[in-house]
Amino acid sequence: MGQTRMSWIDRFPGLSRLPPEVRAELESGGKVVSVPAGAAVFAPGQSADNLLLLLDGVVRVQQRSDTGREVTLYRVHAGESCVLTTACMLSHEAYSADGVAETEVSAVAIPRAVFDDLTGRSAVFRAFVFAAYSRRIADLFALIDDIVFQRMDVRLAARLLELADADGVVHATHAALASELGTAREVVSRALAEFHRRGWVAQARGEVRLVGPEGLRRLARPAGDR
Amino acid sequence: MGQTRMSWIDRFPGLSRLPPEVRAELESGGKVVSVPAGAAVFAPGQSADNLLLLLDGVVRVQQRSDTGREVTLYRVHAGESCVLTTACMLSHEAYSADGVAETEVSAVAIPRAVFDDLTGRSAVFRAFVFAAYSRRIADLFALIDDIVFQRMDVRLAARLLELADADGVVHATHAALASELGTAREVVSRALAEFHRRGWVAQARGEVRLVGPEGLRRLARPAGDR
DNA sequence: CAGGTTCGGTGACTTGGTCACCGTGTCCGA
DNA sequence: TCGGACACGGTGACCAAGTCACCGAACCTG
Repeated sequence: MGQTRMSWIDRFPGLSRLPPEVRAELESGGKVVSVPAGAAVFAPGQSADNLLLLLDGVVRVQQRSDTGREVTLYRVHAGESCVLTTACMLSHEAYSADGVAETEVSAVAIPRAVFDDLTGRSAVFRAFVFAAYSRRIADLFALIDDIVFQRMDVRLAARLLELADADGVVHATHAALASELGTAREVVSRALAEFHRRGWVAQARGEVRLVGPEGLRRLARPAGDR
Repeated sequence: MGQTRMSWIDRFPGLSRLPPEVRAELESGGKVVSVPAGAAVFAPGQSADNLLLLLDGVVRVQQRSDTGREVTLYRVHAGESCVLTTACMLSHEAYSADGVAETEVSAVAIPRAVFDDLTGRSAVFRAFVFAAYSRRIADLFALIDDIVFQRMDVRLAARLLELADADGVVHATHAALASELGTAREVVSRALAEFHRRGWVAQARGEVRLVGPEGLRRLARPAGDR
């Protein structure tokens, strides 16, 4: 403290304009925690007591059904927050989705009391929180739209493009891709077989290499998009 | 004003404990508006400038696709608020869903500035807002769960039970029911035909009469439910 | 390198969504 | 009060997606 070194706060653009005293409270009230890859960050039924601000890593938030199928609702990346959990946290409601660390994760945990106090004291913090909400909610709406109205092959193509690394390789099994999209493995296998037939992807155990991403892109944005 | 008559604020349980000065600000800052049945309360692309608190009537919030299909996301009833719009409102983002007044609606419109001020000043108001959020978000999660994992006949049965009036009659066309569930009219027609065959419903133009609601209820809650 | 496990492929079948089309009831204006 | 437009619902054919059962090959792991 008191030093000139960079605080974690500066990793969040929305928080950079916080007045000094609010900044100080946030810094002293928040605790940096770390979660190993694969661990559960939160689970259904368990009420969260902290707002998490991600410093590093990725958390996948998913919905699980009793039949074993899953859908990925959204991902929280570094510089973002798990806001949706906070609503439930503040109203003491249980959360129905669960969060999994996809990578090693480090985050700042802000206790309920500190969060509530800050939302009261700082307009900048409020703006930060509501902006985060609005982004997530827009995501959820887009997700519902996707699930209800889009064809699976279109959704798969889009997801492949998102998940590909710099070399154009997606490291995921067909089963994992299916759970991303909330569908069955067989459906993914069949769609990938079709993509392969068209020369868009090459397949290996546990990975999909995007060979012709243009084709995927064309499929992923059907009409005239932005 | 100044009278002892009941204020609209008392219709919202979460707001009854507001301190007097906050109450006054809310009362003077909010404006009672009224919307005829069938009118659009908000539409995609248009950014809302007010938080709406419903005094009377029902607003249906739905997602529309370019292919003409629709899904009902949730309904806002008297005593509830359109909170999800406020997030977008505060972060100046456009809304992608649209709201339709299903009945004649009267509501209190709270301008952005007043809303922001109140969330800063009153912990009770904050709790009210976040509780409303949390309920809506839980609804959205449940909706996604439903859409992805439930069979259409189960979803239709549940919806019929929800929409039935005191006499066990649902006043809606097959097309309207389809747009409720985000499916096609033909699918609803087929499911209703099957329900009819089983003696659960009787049909007339524009309405469905629930004759054997026990059957529908059994279908609607597959496993052991509360 | 033996044996279990994970991964992906396949065929048959059910459910859901799309398309095209048609009959009938309802309402509104001539 | 008649006629026509339109809203509503029914149907069959077809395609897309989800389910089920099963299999072989790749991959650990000891």
